[in-house]
Amino acid sequence: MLTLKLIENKPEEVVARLAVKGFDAARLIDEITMLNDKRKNIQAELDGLLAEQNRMAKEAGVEIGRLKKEGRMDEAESIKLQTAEKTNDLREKSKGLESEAKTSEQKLHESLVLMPNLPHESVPRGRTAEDNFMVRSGGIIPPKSGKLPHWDLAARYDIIDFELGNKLTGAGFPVYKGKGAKLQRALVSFFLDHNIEAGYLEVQPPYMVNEDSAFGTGQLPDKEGQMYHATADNLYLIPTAEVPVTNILRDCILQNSDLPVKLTAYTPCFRREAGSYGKDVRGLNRLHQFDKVEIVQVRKPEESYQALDEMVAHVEKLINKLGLPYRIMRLCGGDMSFASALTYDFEVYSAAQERWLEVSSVSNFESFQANRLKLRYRSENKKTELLHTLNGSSLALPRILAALLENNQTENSIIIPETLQTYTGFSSI
RNA sequence: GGAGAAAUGGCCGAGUGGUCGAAGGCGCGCGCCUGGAAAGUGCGUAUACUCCAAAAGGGUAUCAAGGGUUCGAAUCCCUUUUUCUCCGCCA
Repeated sequence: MLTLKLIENKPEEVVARLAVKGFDAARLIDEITMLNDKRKNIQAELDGLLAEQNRMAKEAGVEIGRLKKEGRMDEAESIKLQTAEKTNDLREKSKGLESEAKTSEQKLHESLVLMPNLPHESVPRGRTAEDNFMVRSGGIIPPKSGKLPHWDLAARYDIIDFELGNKLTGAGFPVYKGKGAKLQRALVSFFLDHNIEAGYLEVQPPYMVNEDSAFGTGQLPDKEGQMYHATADNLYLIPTAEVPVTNILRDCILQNSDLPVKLTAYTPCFRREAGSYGKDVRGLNRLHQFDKVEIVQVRKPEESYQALDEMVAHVEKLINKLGLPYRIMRLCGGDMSFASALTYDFEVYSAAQERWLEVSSVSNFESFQANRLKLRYRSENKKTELLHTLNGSSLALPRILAALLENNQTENSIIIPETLQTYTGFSSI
């Protein structure tokens, strides 16, 4: 959520920057300005009325107290009646205004949450993934010849059972078996350990969150259909660890000494992915439940882009250690998420499918999430200021697993990267 | 799930109808004292919205959340949430 201050003080800049995302903000800004003026007027009038009531009650109170002390009960009663009569009108009026103020505030909020985050100035213009800018690439793309796709390998070595998942739950809920299961566990530990080493604090958050949390990170109201919803208790299965982990900081005012906040968490992620079918979602490419290790940072505004670079370098190191061919893309305006100011996507090359698979997305949200979360810190001049939030996957498992299986296959086995072997306890499948 | 008790500022804790944004303490900040530190001592120390060009200052709201009673609510009533104790169930 953008701050009202920004929208009202620099409307031209907001319009210009959002054009990069292909979003026409002009009308929405007018609406927001109008709604906010209305809200202010109502609030000012209401405050005046309430002030008047408070004043009268205070005056009457002093008088009533004095009379009672002197035992002049009748006179006290009559002042009560008089005041009641005088304030009756005011009370009626302020009740009405109060509900008006509430609706106008709600409307303002509804419009405000429609406004996407401003893209950073380095974000390239563009509409689709075609327009993303490749920052750099690394690793060696193996030859395609004789490579089987991971779903065939999974069946051949009996390490991932998609059919069994269908029986238990449905499509998109595979069962990992034997070395497949161990490999999953190894990857989670490998990622977590490296994150901890880089200064992140490991947390184990709940896998279900309440409405407030889903609102806090912006899953609600717009992405309601993406989440599994347990209606009996009104809880949502998390689509990413970002939701519970970032909400840890909701409604917090941090001190200088609390910063920077660096958290990492492993969680399963649950996504309904309604409406996506076909070959792009085959095998591990798109699942309803998958494992991911997430990193989250909370930084002072002036440090956040440096932190973003650190995070990108960190994720790159992990992929390098696994020996996977990769490329880093700076997303164009049209391909970026609603809340992001700057996003780098990591893609690894999948040899048998001959395509790039997105395995991580590292973003700086600047104060966009913090504003909604009310996440602030006390700056040098003692004022509270919004912090910047960043997050990234380090990493999402299924596509890493797919790439590992496909790229490292030999005729009769799959080679486990050396760095992982201490975690798996075996060197090949 | 049943019965009972409770929820107050960063923390502890007082406050059962009035001048209470809230005593006192701890913590924290700034000073004084000291050669320096501790102790002592003085002052300050919530958030959001809003008025004012800004500062100073003012207004409104907030004592778990939402409603109600009252001239007036942290205090009384109702609903919800959470916590604790006992019982039941249970990995």
